[in-house]
Amino acid sequence: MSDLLNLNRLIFYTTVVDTGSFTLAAERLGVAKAVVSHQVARLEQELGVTLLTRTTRRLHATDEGRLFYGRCVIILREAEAAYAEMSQKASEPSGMLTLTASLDYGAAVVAPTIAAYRRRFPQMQVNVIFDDDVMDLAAGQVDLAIRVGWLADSSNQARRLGTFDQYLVAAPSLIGAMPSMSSPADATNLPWVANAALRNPLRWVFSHAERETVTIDVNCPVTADKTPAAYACVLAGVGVSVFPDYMAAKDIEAGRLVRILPDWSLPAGGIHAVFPPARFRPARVRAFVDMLKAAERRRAAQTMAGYDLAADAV
Amino acid sequence: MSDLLNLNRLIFYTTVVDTGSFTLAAERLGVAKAVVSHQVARLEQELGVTLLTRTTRRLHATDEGRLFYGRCVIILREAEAAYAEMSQKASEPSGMLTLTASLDYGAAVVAPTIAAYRRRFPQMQVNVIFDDDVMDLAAGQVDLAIRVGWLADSSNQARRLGTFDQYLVAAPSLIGAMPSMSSPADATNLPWVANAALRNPLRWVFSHAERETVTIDVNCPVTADKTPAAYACVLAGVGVSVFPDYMAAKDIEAGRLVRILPDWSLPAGGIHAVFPPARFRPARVRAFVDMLKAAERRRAAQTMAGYDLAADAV
DNA sequence: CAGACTGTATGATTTAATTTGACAAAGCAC
DNA sequence: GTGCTTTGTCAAATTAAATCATACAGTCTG
Repeated sequence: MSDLLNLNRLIFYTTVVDTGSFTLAAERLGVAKAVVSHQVARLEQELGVTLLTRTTRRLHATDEGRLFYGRCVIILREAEAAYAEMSQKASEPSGMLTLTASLDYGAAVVAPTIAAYRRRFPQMQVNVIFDDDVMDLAAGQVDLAIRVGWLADSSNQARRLGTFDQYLVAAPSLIGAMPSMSSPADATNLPWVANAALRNPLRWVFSHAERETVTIDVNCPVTADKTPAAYACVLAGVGVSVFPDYMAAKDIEAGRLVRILPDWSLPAGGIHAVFPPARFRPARVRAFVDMLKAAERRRAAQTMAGYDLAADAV
Repeated sequence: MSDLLNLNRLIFYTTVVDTGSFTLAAERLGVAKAVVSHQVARLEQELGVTLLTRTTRRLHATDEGRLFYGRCVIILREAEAAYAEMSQKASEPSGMLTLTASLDYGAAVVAPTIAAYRRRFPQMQVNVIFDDDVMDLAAGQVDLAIRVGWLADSSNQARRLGTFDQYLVAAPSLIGAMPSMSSPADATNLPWVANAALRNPLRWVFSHAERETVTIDVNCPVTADKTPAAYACVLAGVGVSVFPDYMAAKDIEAGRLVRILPDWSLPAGGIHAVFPPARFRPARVRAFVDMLKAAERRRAAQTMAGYDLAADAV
């Protein structure tokens, strides 16, 4: 492409024609008038055409100048429209939001947030992929991934939305048939349901008051390949297992599940929004993440309240 | 100005999208790839929008990027067309050529040149004003003025097309009734026809072989207010007077006029093309002036030949 | 004809663009 | 996995450009 194409000069030229004066043009553009004079002169030089005949007192556009002015106006209008459109897209959500989230967290928190997002921005389309697979964010097919647990790939930008605790739970029917528990070691021989979606479903590290730590390796008569499947097994009284609070909270509150060893805690995980590498985040993403973070904060508060003060639960 | 609108960056961005690579874009644009990277980054910053998601290996335009690209292509196409149109106008005549010339020289030389010009450039319109008045070139209403004689206003640009000599002539019928002339002093009492269009029609400075100079003041029984009128009087045998060679040459050759004191010369004048103050001359003007200069050269050669070698005249 | 104003020219100065060379990440061959 | 190449980016240095601050010549107004 030819280097003889400095489009910025068009702005100077059209302003001169618009105002009918180099001095006024300089004022409107906020520069010294010598700049305007110089820029227009350079433009004429680049074009090889005289656009304006100037006396010190009066300006006349030549035939060519008038013709060129007409084209400049069109070009600049287009350019301004393009810029304005981009700026608008930068400031308010538009188009389609594509995100991915794990199945369990997605069902519990993301789905309700999508509903709220759609109420807030009715023009937005949302494409959500509930899948535990890690997608390639860099391919640009996804605006946002919600990842739960422990981040591996640090090349992408991420924002922490919150944390979650893990609970060892069982159905009440099973609890009755179990000996009472006082230490994690007692849990080793319970009928565990292994969640194959986890990296290490057979080893659990319990800690107590942030001082004492006990690691147990469990035996599992039952294995489920996905978290919801394992969850369903536990609900049905098949055995015990560990689940994030966002999954178990409601059922614990409702009495359908009971926490085992409530004084002992399992490792907490992070809830993150992970973004593809990009300099600026689209407004549609920013808005969604903000809403998700708010939902997460609300959920955390509610879980606490519902657990510590179960009697006060509304 | 520092309005957030640097149109040059659009070129970088579209080239990246076109080639699908920063490196290829840099090659095509003939700059270092760091430049392309930087310019696109600045553009994104100015827009507040991510246009491209880049892995080191693969590029993807975002939704916004694709949209913006579409608009850029339109803008740049328009701009290139505008530049191309101007360049074309700079190189080949178009539109209307407006010029002014004095009546006598216009009739003798300019009119034939206009005919040739129109044959050469049939698409051109020509608006010629035969008038001895000096027009305001700076007003931009005239592309070109042909001025004969001695330039006063030096603020305009001018180009010398040629020179003309002045001849003291009379009709043959009058010559017979006149005493023979050997010195300008002898001409003082001839029946002069004053040409009121001249600045000083009563005083003439004759010179001989570029050494001797004789100034005479003449008395004029007849005065004509315009050059063609005076010429008609002389042709009719009313008296003697001084005319430019381009007027008299044909009639001298044809024997309708005779030079008096052919060994003495009168001040020569210049034939000039005068232009309005402009940086670049339109192609239509350049073409016309070139043709006029050629015509003038031809005329000068012919006059010389016709005069020095009258017998050889074709 | 003075006086204010216009567009331009000039040299100093600041800003932006560009180059250069190096680097981390990503894909590919093995 | 380990080398090897390529790609986009970064940072400091260099170069080009834009800009400013003046001064000046021409010209219209009153």
